[in-house]
Amino acid sequence: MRASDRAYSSLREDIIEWRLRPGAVLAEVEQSERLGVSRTPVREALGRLTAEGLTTAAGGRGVVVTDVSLESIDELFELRETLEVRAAALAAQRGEPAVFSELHSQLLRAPELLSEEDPGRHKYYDLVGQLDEAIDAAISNSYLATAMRSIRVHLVRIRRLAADDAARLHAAAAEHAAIAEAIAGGNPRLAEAATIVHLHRSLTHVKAAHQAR
Amino acid sequence: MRASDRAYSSLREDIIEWRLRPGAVLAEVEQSERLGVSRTPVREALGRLTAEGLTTAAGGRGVVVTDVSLESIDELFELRETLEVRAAALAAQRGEPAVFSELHSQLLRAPELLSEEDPGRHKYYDLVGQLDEAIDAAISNSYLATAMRSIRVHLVRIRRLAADDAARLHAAAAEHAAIAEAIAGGNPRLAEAATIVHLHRSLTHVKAAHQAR
DNA sequence: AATCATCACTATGTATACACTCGAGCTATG
DNA sequence: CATAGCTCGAGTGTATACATAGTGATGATT
Repeated sequence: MRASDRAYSSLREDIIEWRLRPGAVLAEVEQSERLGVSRTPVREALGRLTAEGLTTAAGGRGVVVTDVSLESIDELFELRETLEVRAAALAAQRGEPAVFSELHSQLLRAPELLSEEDPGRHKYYDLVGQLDEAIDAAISNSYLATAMRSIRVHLVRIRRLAADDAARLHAAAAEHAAIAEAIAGGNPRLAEAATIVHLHRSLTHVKAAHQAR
Repeated sequence: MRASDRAYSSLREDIIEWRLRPGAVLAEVEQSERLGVSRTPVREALGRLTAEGLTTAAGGRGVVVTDVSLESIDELFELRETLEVRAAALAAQRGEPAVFSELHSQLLRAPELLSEEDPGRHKYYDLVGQLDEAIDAAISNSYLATAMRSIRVHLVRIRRLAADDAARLHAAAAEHAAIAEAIAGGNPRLAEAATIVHLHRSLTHVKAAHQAR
């Protein structure tokens, strides 16, 4: 693995996990010493992060971790809804029903995954990730997939902030199941509606958690 | 201006203007000699281009200019429609009517711009660009704006390929005028419809031109 | 004759040294 | 006392030298 990839992954993790808080200044020399690589790969990593919007160049003062404001959350979800509503509709038209049927039944059993001892809820989030991947694959549009991937990074960071409680995760699993069911049924309009409902509730939850801080 | 910015702009121009054809290999040393800078800024420029999708890393063999296939055009327009239809609706809800009213009347006079001696149609494309910027500003959503900017680069490259004829440009101006009018009138549904019509015709025209090659 | 292994070359990946720009803080002057 | 200019410094921007990996060709072997 290339040093620049390791530097990128490491910094990305640190930002997503809130170990590097918004406003934190990432100086090239400082980070290169911390990560044990030279400035060159660190520089490339910072460039990638800035392109993704996780950091912004602060002219001559290094790059700083971007802020997560209420407005930015609203804006992010506006784009997210635009893309995912369309994605759900396209998946309903083009996807393999069997794939989404299987995901649907798995999502209905999601409460089992959440009851287990698993602080990170890894199995649950893996399952949700599988739904995302299945939708990406069903659409088979690299531009659309790239656009959705680029917002998922920000969503993970916000999710960490929201500290999802069990009740919300149970409800979210049911909403995901409804989306999978609509896609499996080949019903674009229903898939759109289920996605709109899910995103609306998700946004409400996230904003409430954000304001609580 | 930084050397890496110049290298980036120069390479981007070369790709968009089809001086660098799809499949062309961009070796770092070769380009650094051609552009008169060292490998470092060239490397950064190539990284940015690859992130945008204008080039792809071809492991060990340098980066190559991405191909423009019929399928990729379809995919690009699918994302474009998703974003711009939503953008038009939001602009109709949030925009200043006066701004779009002015653009509407200017677009109706577009044929004057096209009749002049101007092989590049710069004044015409400037006007269309102003409409794009006005929509971006009206929406005031940086994520959405970024997503739309990222596809415009590819559109310009495709446009060069299409070799727009006067007839198509006259029709396109009228379609743009219709979009501006709908936004000025604060009618989201109409703005969506006008955008769908415009993008459908634009895609048909581009694909015909692409197949002619 | 075909296929596999090896070798050399080429191009990228990384480290480091140097140049330059932008800011902050201090000093001198009105 | 306030403000403008200067100096110093930290940090990025660029160049170059070195390490490394991947690829293509060439030769030998089956």
